[in-house]
Amino acid sequence: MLRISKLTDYGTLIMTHMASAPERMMSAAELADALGLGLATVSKVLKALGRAALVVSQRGTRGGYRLSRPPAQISIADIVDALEEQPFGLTECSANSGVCTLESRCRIRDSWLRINAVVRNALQTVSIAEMTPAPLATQLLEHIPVTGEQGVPGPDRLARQPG
Amino acid sequence: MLRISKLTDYGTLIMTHMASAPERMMSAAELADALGLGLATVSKVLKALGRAALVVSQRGTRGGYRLSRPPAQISIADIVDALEEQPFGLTECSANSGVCTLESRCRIRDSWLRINAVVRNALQTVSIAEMTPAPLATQLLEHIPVTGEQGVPGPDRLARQPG
DNA sequence: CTATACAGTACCAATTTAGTACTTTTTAGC
DNA sequence: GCTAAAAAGTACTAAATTGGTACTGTATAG
Repeated sequence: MLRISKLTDYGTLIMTHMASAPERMMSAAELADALGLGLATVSKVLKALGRAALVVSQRGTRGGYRLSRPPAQISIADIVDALEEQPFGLTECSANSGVCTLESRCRIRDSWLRINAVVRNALQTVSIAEMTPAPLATQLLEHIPVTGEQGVPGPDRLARQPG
Repeated sequence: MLRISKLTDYGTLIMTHMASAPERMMSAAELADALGLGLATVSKVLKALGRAALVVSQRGTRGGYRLSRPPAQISIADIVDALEEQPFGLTECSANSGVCTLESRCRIRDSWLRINAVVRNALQTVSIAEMTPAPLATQLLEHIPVTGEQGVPGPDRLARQPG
């Protein structure tokens, strides 16, 4: 599908949300509530983010999670690496050498490696600081100028049952 | 997984193989044999490539498939578009507006649109001509045995974009 | 007329992904 | 210490997607 998985998508949501208050410690339950996601799902994502050292955890009462470093130093590539299958690669052959039985006959592997590098670089240049929710004024301004913008959602857009 | 599907991968294999002799018409069976893939699978991929007008088909005896235009004018993005789910997008929200119920609250969609554009651009700048396997000598040698072949390939098929 | 080869459809098996439940461990605060 | 909060860990099920194949129909060259 050339899609990131939903869990990775949740990861970016969670991380950008945390980036809006980088010093604060937030519990999984708080994040789940704020983002409209299931607690178990959020926990799963946070655990993986913790393993990748993108967040630090604090157990026990008043515990939770906190970003391990400034939002500007955390890229989308970091989140993808934490939550998607490793190693990075758009094709099996470009990710893992030796798996593909065509390998010896296949001469396009180098090109895939090149493409991967470009894609990865794209993900690496965007930090969650850049993605973090803008201040209110900016948000409003961003919305106004789009004339003829279609699909301004109706009242049902807020309806959400997590899970 | 941030992977292209296997069928898309096969698509690039098939297209680059066909690009090595752009004028020739090749049957699905011939391609399957050359690439070590199942005939039914190759047929499925070729059908999709045909729907996207990347190859043209000829039915009946001595029929087969042929590239619809010079290899230098067919990009990886074209193949991805033909074989992956449409529209292009790394996340559901960035591909289809109105699907995500978080949309109104989600402020990171713009960033994803930006990332998508960069990734797509990366795929668009690589043509199958650039990925095509063999050096000139090999290509010519592969051509000689086929007697009565119509259409002498011009030098333009070797055109490479500066990487 | 017949063999070849694409076109289309439908289907099944395998894999992957998403989500949930439950148990254990840690820790702050009383 | 006791208790409650919250992460860590494990296991499992259900759903969706993907990959591959079979079968029938249609066009065409010789």
